Amino acid sequence: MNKDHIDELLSRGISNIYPSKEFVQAQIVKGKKLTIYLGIDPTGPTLHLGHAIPIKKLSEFQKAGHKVILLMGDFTAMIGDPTDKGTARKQLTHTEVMANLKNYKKQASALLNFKGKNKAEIKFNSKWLGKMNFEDVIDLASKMTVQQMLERDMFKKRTEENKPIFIHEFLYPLMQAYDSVAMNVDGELGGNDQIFNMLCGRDLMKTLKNKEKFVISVKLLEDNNGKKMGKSDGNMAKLSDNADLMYSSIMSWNDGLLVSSFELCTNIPMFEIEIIRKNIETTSANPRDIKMRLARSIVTIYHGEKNAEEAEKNWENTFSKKEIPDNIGSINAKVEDLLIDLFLSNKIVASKMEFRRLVESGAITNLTNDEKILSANDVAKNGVYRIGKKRFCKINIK
RNA sequence: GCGUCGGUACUCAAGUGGUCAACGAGGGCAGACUGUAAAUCUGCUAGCUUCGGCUUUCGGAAGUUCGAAUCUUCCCCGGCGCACCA
Repeated sequence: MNKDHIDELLSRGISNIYPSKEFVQAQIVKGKKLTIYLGIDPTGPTLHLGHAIPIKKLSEFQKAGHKVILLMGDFTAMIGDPTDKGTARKQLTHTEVMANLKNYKKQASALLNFKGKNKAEIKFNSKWLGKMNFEDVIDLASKMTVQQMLERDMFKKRTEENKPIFIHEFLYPLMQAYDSVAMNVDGELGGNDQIFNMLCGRDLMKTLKNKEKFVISVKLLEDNNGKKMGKSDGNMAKLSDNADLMYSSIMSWNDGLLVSSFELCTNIPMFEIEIIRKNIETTSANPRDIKMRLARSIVTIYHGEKNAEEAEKNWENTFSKKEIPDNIGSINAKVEDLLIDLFLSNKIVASKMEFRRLVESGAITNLTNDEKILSANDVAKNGVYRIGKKRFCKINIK
């Protein structure tokens, strides 16, 4: 592994390395095979591109020959990470958690290699956390002070706002810290929102095993103003999305995210990204075209070159040229069926009220005969309907 | 345990007997403008409706009242203060 390669591994998309970049670098240079893990709490059924960023970094370590572990936080997810949470998170049952992580491996396999030599290993932290008795917990709890916990921003904030902080929330970082000890890893990888939790693990490793666990935090997607892109922004593409959907989600990202998403989500070399950045800043090049390249390279990672190319074509046809997309869902209907009923039963709208509102705002059009739907009681006709900008459906009358 | 303040829609948050399906902000949806961006402007954002209304919703249950998110009682949950600290 040459020096530039190592440098890219330890700098691209990285926000911080503890104790230092040099510390990790020295071990790699010595040729040591490192064991590194990334933990994910299965709090929802799908992984999205935000999760993919640290997973991608983990895969880079795998490709460089290091041993990587994807840790499923099936135990910790039941407690709930208080990071970024204004209130205590609802606790999940183990059944819910297991259902959530069912597809994680499949979704992550576009990035990580789960087969062959040096395959990525999946572990579950319930295996050790679930076995601890109260004495073990007390022992663990004695390693950290209440003040250290209260230093955390969101606990401070909650204290100021007179909102509850439950004791079990204090235990969360300790549990995550214990993961490191149980797996005896050399290092941990995670988003930069996880730094506190990861550093707890570093401290615990030092205390219990006298081992310098390193911590690598990766940057999160954020725009020029430093605003983080989260699930709440709605267009965070899921890894389970098909190529078309993923492509169009990425196209609706804010321009401000462009440079950082090239760095974090694609394999395009850094020197090229630097050129792209200069292009954006200095020329009048249409950022749309740059964004198309972004979308294309990301979709290629998850769906392959061919599907990405097709998704790009579909996107151009549908949104740039305003043509009717050719791969839209169709609904079979009878002659007298009302549009409102068909849309409701096919879950295109959530309620009849939503349909009425859409009609009132002129959002529903029959593209085949170019007629806007003006009444909520219109009978369905053969043809393709567009609902708003993104929703399409085809109706076949039998 | 005592006192006191609080629990409101997806989130935050106003409302302290009728004008409340509930101000405002964020998010979301839609329209205009565009590059399906962003920003901006506008409308919508519980459900059903023959468009007259009707039904469900302000922690839970019961009650007072012609009428309750708003008042009373009990219960559940939380913040703060005091007490307790074997």
